Amino acid sequence: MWKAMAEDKFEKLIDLAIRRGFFWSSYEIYGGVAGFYDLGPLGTRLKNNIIELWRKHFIQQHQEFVVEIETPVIAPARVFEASGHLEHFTDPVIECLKCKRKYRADQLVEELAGIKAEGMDLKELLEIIEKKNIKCPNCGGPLGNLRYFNLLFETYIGPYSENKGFLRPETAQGMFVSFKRVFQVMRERLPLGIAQIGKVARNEISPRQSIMRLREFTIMELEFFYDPDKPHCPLLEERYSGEKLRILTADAKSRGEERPEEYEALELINEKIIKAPWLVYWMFVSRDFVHNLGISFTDMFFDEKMPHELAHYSKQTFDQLVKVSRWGWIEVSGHAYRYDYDLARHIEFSGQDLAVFKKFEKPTILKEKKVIIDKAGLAKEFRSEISSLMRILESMSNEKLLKVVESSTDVVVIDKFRIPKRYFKVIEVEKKIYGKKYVPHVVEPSFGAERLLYVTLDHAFHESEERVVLKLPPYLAPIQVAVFPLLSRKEFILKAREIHMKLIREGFYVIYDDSGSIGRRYARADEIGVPFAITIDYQTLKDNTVTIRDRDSRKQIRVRIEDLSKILYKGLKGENIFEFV
RNA sequence: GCGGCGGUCGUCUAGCUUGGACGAGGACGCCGGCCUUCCACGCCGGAGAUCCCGGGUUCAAAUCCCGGCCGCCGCACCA
Repeated sequence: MWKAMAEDKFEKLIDLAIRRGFFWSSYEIYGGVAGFYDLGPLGTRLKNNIIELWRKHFIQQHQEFVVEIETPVIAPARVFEASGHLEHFTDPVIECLKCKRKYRADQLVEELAGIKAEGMDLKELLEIIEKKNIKCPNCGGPLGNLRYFNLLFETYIGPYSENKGFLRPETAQGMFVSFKRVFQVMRERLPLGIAQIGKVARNEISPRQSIMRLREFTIMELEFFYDPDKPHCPLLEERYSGEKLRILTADAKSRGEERPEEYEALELINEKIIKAPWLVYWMFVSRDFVHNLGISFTDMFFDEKMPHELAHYSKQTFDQLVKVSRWGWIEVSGHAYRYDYDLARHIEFSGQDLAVFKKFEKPTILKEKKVIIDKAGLAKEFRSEISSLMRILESMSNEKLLKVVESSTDVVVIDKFRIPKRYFKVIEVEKKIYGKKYVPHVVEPSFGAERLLYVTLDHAFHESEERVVLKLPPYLAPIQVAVFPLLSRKEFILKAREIHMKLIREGFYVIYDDSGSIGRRYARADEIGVPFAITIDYQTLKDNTVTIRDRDSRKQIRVRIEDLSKILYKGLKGENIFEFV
């Protein structure tokens, strides 16, 4: 019964989305292509409003240390070699269930079975591996967990076919690659958050589930950089002390638990349930953001990935799940502790120094023993051989030389040389250290905009008495106000048109409608989630007042036209304008 | 990618088994007009469908057969 209803709801929602213009399959006239969707007029506005709300939560509210940038969709191959995406996304991978080593499944089959395996699908590979009884070449353990990693869209940059490029599968690499520049622009202060909103592409094997799994979609990501020696997050205590997150931990899952439990902010850190305090903080922000899309706390939780499920760059990952009518719990965001993986890899591959220099409050003084060589004495002693001896001595580090000298009594033996110890003197020097270099750690909350669009619609969708009402939070509504003349008579129409234009000039998104009965027009507006409907009636013509109708309660209040904008503005912020009047 | 099921005006659907009277019917929506002081349920009229695409069988295909595309479900996969 429940399931039948739920399926019904999904179908009605998809129908509504197509009919009224939220979204539909792209390239429809050519039969459509799986994984690509157009957003219609309402869908585009709703998505933009969701993005704006994300900006408010993640950037505007943290503007002193979180900034937004924009980087290209196409990147040269080198970037994804460094990021690990090429290695981890392009081939079928199988792992040893015992020692956890990973192998390219096609290479294993070629090497151990002598069968050309390139281009084979998983089923064929698995068949051969089973038939030929291929085991782990390292420990002899059983193989399993065969997976594809082939999500990167390939292209060429310019006219040279060897100049390969890829469409980014996440916006994150743009933030890592340009980290140093942004860090300098932000006057070299940490912590620093770099955010980006943009299109990404993943060549999914088999995208389904409507707009939930796309080959091209919009991602909203924050890469948050901080000093691993100072992982503390003061904002967490300030803002979320005593508040709780619903989490299903990997630990609980391995014990067979299926229900999330509630954890307090400080408990999560003190008990080291979540490895990075800043990750906890952004998960709380994410909880509130998704809540403000109209999703209650009980309809969401964080699901920790099991160790073997972690992406190549992650030390710990939590997916934020939201309950929807058809598919149960679906992921709307990922929260990863990326450690220093990405920056370290870009340092390695680019040869650039992306590390951060941290100045100590006071320079620390380091006492160090240093070997002083009596070069003039050595020259006299060794005469013609002095140049080759000096070359050897200069190639040795201070530590190594110190060790040899200190362990010798009278004669220091280096290579073929026997050097009297008196030519070496060990002195103690003081070295001032002004600071140190380190690679920041990164935590990353990452949201899929189209999934948020879907869950927002799913939770807003209500039916009563055979009519559909999209109970979107007013501040998300694509159309904010509807203006209706009660009757389609000239004097009503003229007045309604006048108010319509006035509201447009004042910045609202407004529709005007005079066709059909008034009830039909209310219903049409309810269906696309217009929160407020203004009706021009007989009394309007007498005293310049109009009614404002509330979408959810259908209640009306009467206000003066001159106060209309002010009241609507309040209503759109989410204040209840129907109570106090 | 594999298997099952499906694809008819904008939407939902009738017809398909047993090929022909289908010039593809209906409802909702849309457009125009009339009537009307408040929640799609007053009346009249109109537009709107190469029956997903391609090929085949046949005198004749929405209907039967083959292939493709897309969707749903299951398996596999899933930053």
